[in-house]
Amino acid sequence: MARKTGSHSEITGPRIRDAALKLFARHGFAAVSMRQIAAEVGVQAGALYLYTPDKETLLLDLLRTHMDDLIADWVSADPGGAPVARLEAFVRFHIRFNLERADAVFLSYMELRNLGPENFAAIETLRRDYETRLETVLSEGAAAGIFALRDAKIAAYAIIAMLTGVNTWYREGGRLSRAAVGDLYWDMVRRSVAA
Amino acid sequence: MARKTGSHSEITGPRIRDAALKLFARHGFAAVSMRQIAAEVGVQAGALYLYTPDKETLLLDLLRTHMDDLIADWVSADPGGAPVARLEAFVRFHIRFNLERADAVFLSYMELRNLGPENFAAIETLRRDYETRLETVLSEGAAAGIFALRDAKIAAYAIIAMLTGVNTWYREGGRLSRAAVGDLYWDMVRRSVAA
DNA sequence: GTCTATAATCTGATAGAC
DNA sequence: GTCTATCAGATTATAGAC
Repeated sequence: MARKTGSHSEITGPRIRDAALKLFARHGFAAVSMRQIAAEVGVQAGALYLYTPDKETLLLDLLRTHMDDLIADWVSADPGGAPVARLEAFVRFHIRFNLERADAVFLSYMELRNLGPENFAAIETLRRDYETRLETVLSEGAAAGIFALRDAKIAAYAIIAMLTGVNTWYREGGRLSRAAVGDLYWDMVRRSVAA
Repeated sequence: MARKTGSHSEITGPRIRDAALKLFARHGFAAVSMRQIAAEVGVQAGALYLYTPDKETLLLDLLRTHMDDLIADWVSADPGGAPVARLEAFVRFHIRFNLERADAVFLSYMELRNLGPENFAAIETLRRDYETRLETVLSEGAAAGIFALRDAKIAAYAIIAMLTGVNTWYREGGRLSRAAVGDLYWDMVRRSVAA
């Protein structure tokens, strides 16, 4: 049966989220109007409210989806087994995942402040979950005498910050391939925690 | 001679910059109105334009002052001499300076996008200057066989990102003192580049 | 499902009184 | 140096036609 003209609910929703992600990352949440998002999608501003109750919820959906994907993808990528192998997998996974979703990563660090307290807390819980997964790998390696750490929690923070920093300078087609970047960072991380 | 009532040019200017820094960091540049800044200072919105030609220039002044101070303070703190001592001094300096100016650090990473192209380029030049100073210490240590590095530029990016990350989790009065944080990070940095 | 029109409010910036 | 008043336009969100 022919679809009613102008009815595109299954594709307009994702297109709104894509446009909002791109514009929020580029200009900042507060600087982007609902009209700009609508124009990017090709609908009128009023139509957006069929897909989100308000602007903040649109941001929350983007952030929650990103954090859920991050954790789910790491759970899939985690090889388990020896702590050294798991740590190397984490380093390469984190760099790759964050480069592939640079806009969402930027939003997750910069626009949390535009969430209400309870939404903020929900995203923070997901971030803590991810950090704790790395911390656990480090702690297990330290307990096995493979890593020498003075503080597994701080080491996890330090490693994640270092890896996420790749997003601030890496440019596709530049001097280094993604694989070369992974090699360089794994070398530094490995030595920083090696026993 | 008695000052004319309501005339406070030497103190209102700094108070405007203080208020703008705090509000921009808390809510984002675009989300803060000139009226909010004025209210925080205790003047009317129109009075702000005696101190800044427009909102973007107010942001630019905050960012440029921050970067100028960062570089000048590191030049003062740099002990010179042995690369290991200089690197340790850099680690402790960067953590201390950034914790003392958390709002300005956050602004410098998040609100560059609200600057016009030429102002953006001016701030980026200052940031590159700071990064290059660390890179030079690393390169000299590598040339002397004291550090083992595969890429001094990437190592500088990695170290700066790791150290700046302290701002995202450190809370005054928490489990660790600032000195203890400096010790932990210096231990990790030292091992990540040691020959 | 999308559109147009609208409500109520806020925006950056300026002019002119004091 | 600060205030009040104001301009011209943008803002989020909703109501109701189609």
